Amino acid sequence: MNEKEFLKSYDIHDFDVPLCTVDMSIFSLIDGELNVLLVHRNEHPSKGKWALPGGFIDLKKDKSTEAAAHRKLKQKTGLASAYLEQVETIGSPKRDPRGWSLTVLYYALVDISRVKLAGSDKPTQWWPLSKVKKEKLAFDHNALIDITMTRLHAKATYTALPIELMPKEFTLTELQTVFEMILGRSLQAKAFRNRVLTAGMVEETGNSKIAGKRPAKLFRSTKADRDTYFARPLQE
Amino acid sequence: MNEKEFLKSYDIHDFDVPLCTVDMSIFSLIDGELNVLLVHRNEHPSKGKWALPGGFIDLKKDKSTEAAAHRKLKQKTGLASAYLEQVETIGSPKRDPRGWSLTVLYYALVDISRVKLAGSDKPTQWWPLSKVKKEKLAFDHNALIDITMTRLHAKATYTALPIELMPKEFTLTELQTVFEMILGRSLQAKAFRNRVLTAGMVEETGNSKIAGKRPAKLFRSTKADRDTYFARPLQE
DNA sequence: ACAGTTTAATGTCACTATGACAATATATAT
DNA sequence: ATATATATTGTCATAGTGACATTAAACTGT
Repeated sequence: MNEKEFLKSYDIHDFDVPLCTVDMSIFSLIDGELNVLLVHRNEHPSKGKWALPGGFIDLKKDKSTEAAAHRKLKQKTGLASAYLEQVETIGSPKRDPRGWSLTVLYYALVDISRVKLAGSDKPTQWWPLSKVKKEKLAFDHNALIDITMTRLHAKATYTALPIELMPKEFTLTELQTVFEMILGRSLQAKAFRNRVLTAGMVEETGNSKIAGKRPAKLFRSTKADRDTYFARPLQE
Repeated sequence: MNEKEFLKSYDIHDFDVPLCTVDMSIFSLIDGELNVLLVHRNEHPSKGKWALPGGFIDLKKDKSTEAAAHRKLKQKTGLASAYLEQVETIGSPKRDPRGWSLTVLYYALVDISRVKLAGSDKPTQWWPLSKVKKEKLAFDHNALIDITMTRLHAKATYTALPIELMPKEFTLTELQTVFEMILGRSLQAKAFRNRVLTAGMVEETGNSKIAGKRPAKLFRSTKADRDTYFARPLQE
């Protein structure tokens, strides 16, 4: 049998294959808190529970796994581009009652001011992370969010990635607060500012903003932030 | 329809699903060079080419994606345990002529002295990395090895992971050489030794070995190496 | 025996990003 | 003006690193 004949006789439906999905943790910053986008499930399985946006790969539309993730992101948030990164692939026979299933987990960081939630049939909603922790989500999605948070935590210790969550202009105190939220501990203002500034990850816009008393200078991302690593990770 | 009825009526064979595999880059150190394990393909597609060990997830045997990887590793090398880590999942309609396919890529670092190559029907062989680069492998496996090397390179700049490639006892000069190979540049002996020693990733065994002139002290891994990160990544 | 050679290991020093914490700047409220 | 709160900067000690010079311990050949 040559290769042509082999391919003709090959039918994937003859085999036992896993369920294969893409799921996404989409994070944004709302009122100073980290939020994640959840979708209410109208169908079995896990009907009535909240879940991460995601679903099956569309073999006709999707040119790659990442393209599938981008499609989901656009579908839910209207964003054609945003920071998006693969976290990990999780597969087991137990995570879905339909059988052996595997999900490629991605996460995205979005600037909430650019998002327009889709008015689809399924309600889509931002959930503060603190609230999500108390909710029993669909499938193993609580665990998926935990895995993503671990990654985000790691990233915040050696890159400026959380900048992706910020609006166009922001103060360094605001940025520091976001880092502190993700890292779960407070940071020294001087150390933090030196770090971000000497790495050239942000630049002054010239504008300022009055939140407290003394006005705070506004900064913007230099777009070097995605690829730039700090010279040293944060201690401890 | 309740959930039970739904699950009963659900048949994955009704849907278009991707081909789903697990592939592995298994690295070892042979005669001072980094080697990767390849398998000669006897069957279509890519018949006659060399490929990374891997294959379909066995829905009956495998309790998780990682378990599938461990099964492949054991099958080929006889090793029940070794350093094993997921790299990335790559999926696209083009990488396999049978259709949309997705592979969960893992890599393993093994101590060659513990390996016993399986005498299966398919010949399995260690390939020096330099030789692999000139060979057209099956599917997109050249690219998969490149992706893995990028990961390994990154890891070597902030962890002591390459220790996993070493035999039970090794000299620091030998270890440094491995790091230099992975990083593709030479390192300062003093800086390297301080780094590894102060981090507590290796300890003296009390023995020594004569490779060149002056005998070199032998060290062993303290097994802290997997989880321990250096205080700083290597510069540049 | 001993000088020369090669590899292993250490000493010294400058540099730099960081943490700690004190000090200063600039607004508002009264 | 004065108190106060928030933003921002100054100063200093610390620690891990790179660079490169130096010492240590074996072997070699004569």
